[in-house]
Amino acid sequence: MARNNATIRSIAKTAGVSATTVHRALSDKGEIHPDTRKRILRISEQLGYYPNLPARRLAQAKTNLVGVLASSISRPFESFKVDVAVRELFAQEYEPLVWSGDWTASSWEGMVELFLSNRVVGVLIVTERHIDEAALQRLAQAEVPILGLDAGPRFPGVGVDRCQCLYEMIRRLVRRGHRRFGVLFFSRRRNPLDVDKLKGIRAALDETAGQATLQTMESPVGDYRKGVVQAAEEVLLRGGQRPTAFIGLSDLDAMIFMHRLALAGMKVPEEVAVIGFGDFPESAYSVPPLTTVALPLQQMARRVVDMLKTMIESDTDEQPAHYEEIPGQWVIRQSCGLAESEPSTPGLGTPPTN
Amino acid sequence: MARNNATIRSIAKTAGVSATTVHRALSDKGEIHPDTRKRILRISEQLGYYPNLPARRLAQAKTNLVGVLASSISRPFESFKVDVAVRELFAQEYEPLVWSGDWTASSWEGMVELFLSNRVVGVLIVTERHIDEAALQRLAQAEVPILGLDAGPRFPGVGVDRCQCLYEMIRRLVRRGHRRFGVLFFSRRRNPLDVDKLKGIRAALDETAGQATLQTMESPVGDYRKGVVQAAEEVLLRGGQRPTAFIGLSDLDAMIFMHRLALAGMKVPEEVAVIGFGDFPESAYSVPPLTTVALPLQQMARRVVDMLKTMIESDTDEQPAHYEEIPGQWVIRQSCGLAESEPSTPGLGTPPTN
DNA sequence: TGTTAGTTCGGAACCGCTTACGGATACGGT
DNA sequence: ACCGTATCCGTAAGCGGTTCCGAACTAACA
Repeated sequence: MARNNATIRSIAKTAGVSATTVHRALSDKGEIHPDTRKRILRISEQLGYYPNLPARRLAQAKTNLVGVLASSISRPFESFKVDVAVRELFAQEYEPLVWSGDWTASSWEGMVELFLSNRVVGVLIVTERHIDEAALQRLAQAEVPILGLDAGPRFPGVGVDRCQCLYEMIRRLVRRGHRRFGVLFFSRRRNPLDVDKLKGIRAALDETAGQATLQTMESPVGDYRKGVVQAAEEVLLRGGQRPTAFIGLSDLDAMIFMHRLALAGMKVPEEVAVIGFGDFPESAYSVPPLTTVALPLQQMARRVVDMLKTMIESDTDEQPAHYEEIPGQWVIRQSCGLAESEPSTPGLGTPPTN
Repeated sequence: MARNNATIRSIAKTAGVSATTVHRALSDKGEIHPDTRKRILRISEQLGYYPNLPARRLAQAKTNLVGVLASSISRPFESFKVDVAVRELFAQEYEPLVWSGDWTASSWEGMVELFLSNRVVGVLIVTERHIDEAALQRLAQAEVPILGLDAGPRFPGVGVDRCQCLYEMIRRLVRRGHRRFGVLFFSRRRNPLDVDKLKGIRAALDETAGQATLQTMESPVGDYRKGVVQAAEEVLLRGGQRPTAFIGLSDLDAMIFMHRLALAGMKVPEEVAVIGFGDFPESAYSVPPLTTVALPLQQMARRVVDMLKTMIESDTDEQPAHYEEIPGQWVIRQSCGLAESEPSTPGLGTPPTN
């Protein structure tokens, strides 16, 4: 068990200086002679020194840890948000502490404990799912700033204007001649962000004075994917009264829906137009390629971490940050039957190569 | 900046005992009177005490931190492995420290620094990608145990016997009458795990005494998904000599391939059979549903964390753990043209519901 | 009554790093 | 010679837990 034995004191000893001087050399700030600095750096290199972060965090009042609150790392879209958030935090000299909750009641306390015990200086919420009030309360009374990355208006931070996005697209589809729209609400997933989308849809439909209608379907099935399939079948059975345009609340909805339509031999977009939300990497390669909304996640992450930084650094952090909405961008592909637009660069950060 | 001020000493003061006693009460071990213990616990509850983990880690020789080395959290399959690994680590009282590398050369040092500075007691590799030798060297000489979760024979740990998996399936397809097979190698991704699969394929084909052949395609394209599409097109152009069975090295390969075939109006599995690997959640809902291999990730994670625990706890950790292989299980769905099997429960841990 | 063992608790040092403060030296100006 | 200033560096005291050692007290035994 040799492990890493090099400490600033062991460096100090071999360099013939004090621990303080070593600290000055390593931390770069403070007055120190350039020559001694160089010499100390060389020695610490030779000794394979890595600073003891626990010790540093203890000595300094504040850590550089930021809690990242996700529902599950492996959720199709959320994993991107986690990825982007983590990279941005690293880029800004913060260290992410990601919590991949399993959303059982008992685990909320675990989340609070993890964050507070590690003395995080802030929390970034990257999920739109509901978060336990008591847990939030506990974080708040520890005076930890809480920001949301596309987590809805419930938290300060940044999000995409879903209402506007859907409003625009439904208007275009109405102009194109669509009169019957369909959308699937997954019962367990009725969250504010989806409600925002619904608002946009209804706003566009209201302008038609009742000519265009919306059929909402609810899925009682526990398995999300099965629910989408079931909803698709329900739509198919409606025959002549079936919607001519299906609105997926996420790309995954839309793709599963399209697959079920394909099994039934229905043509997209000729018989049913389909749109999604989120611009997953796969969406450009679905059959047919999916029309969807790209979120500038990179930019959003930078903005929200900036906000977090100012909240952390300002001692008088009593002025809460606001919730900002930025526009999403439609990527028009074949699934919606509209004229295609230029393929925009995806906003999902660095696209994974596998 | 009130933050969390409660320390064991502040608890000790209000309880009228020493810090040592508070520690004994909170850590549960050590001799302490049940009554004082209860009283201290009640007080610490009232004061909203959360232990200062940095301080604890400093005081104790060892931390409970385990580095999780992933290529990117948001990669379709790897995110599951990260998720499963993280949950298992938590379950075993470890605290995961996940590194989502961007695979640029400069970041390797960042990974080593993160892990070593935080004084991790072990590292779990959950990616099959290549890892910088110098970085591994540095971890090794710090005597940090390194284990792989489905990361190939390069590291001790557990993995799935890909060779055997592919061998079995190709044999079945040959018996079914297939003679021309196709597989896509993505140039940048030539890793040991894929080579293992190739071995299994070749072993099965060798038994046909040259009757069955394999066409390997390489994709020069930078974007992974585009590469698959391009390979699919290449296959289609071969006309009569085209493969009758396509082997996807991952489910994503297979699905993108199938989508491209669908665009060209080709029938799966009638004209081309397709198989994948990994059993992504989406794979059951592709068109047609995909035949693939399910990995018992949950079980694998438990095993590998167990191995890690024994390595950490044994002071004489000089006996290295071995690389163990366990069998994967084929989930036969429509895409391969074989008789379907019972849908098995997916091995991907808790499937995400969105 | 003296000895022993067991139970319950406190004192003090320490983990590795940070920081406030002061000392030492050199140099300039008066 | 005196003082002020700037530069470079060391001393010592913490941060909040943990751990070793021993003290005080009780109970049981010879």
